[in-house]
Amino acid sequence: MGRSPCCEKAHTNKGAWTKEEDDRLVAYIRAHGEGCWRSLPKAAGLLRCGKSCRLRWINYLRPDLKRGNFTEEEDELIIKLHSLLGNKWSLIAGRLPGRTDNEIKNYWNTHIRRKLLSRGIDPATHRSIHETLPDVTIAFNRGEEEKAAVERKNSTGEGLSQFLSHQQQERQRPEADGLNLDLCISLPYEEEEEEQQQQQLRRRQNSSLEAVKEDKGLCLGCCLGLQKGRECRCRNSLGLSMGVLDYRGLEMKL
DNA sequence: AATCAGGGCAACCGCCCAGGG
DNA sequence: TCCCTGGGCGGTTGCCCTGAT
Repeated sequence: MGRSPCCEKAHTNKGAWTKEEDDRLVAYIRAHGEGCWRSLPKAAGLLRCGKSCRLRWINYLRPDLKRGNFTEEEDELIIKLHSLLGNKWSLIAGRLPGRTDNEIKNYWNTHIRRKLLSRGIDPATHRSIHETLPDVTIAFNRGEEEKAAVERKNSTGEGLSQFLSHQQQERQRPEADGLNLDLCISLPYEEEEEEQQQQQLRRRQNSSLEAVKEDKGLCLGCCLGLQKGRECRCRNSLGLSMGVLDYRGLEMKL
């Protein structure tokens, strides 16, 4: 028994959007605003699925979108954020004004993956592809290292990318003073086990997000400066007021 | 000039989750 | 508490363009 379709597919257009459809959608949203995507197509006179309208608006028609090539700085920021967040494209997109999750996802798959591979880095793990170390999951506890990073950020006012860079460098240096890591060494896995591990990882990531939220009353989304979006579920409507990134409890698969 | 292969990207699909009744 | 709905997300598909042969 499947889920009921989001719309009546028999009477909807598919494929590329025409100029006229774009114009209708833009005109409707300008007049009525976003929201209620299911009823929007009918109200706007479009033979499209509501989800299709939403996607078209978010990924292509929104006026605040930045078109054009990614800069080198954006590349590096995407790589750093991906190393911390994994395939959380919407979270990554939240740190890149004018870029969409879909755009970043495509850009990652077509450009950055290749770029990392050419540098000898595995894009999935952000480790050297020549390393033959076992699969290691590292959980970062509240340690002096974290406090130091936070203090450094406060005192120097360094931006996110520098801060993340510091964090990453610190974590890639196991001998760093005061580093407090929980290490879980995975056994060699079969395909089924791999799936179970993935599920466990997803659960841990979710609970880590909850941990952050409970700890500070802020969600990870807000910690990253994202008030809008799915990951922002915190109680604090002034999410940006917290000037410190807090990755405590955030796990990272290296 | 025609054909083929590969890359880039817009769009779709299926699933998940929060919120409301 | 359960069920349904809407919104959102990540993964995948397929079309189009470009360069090579």
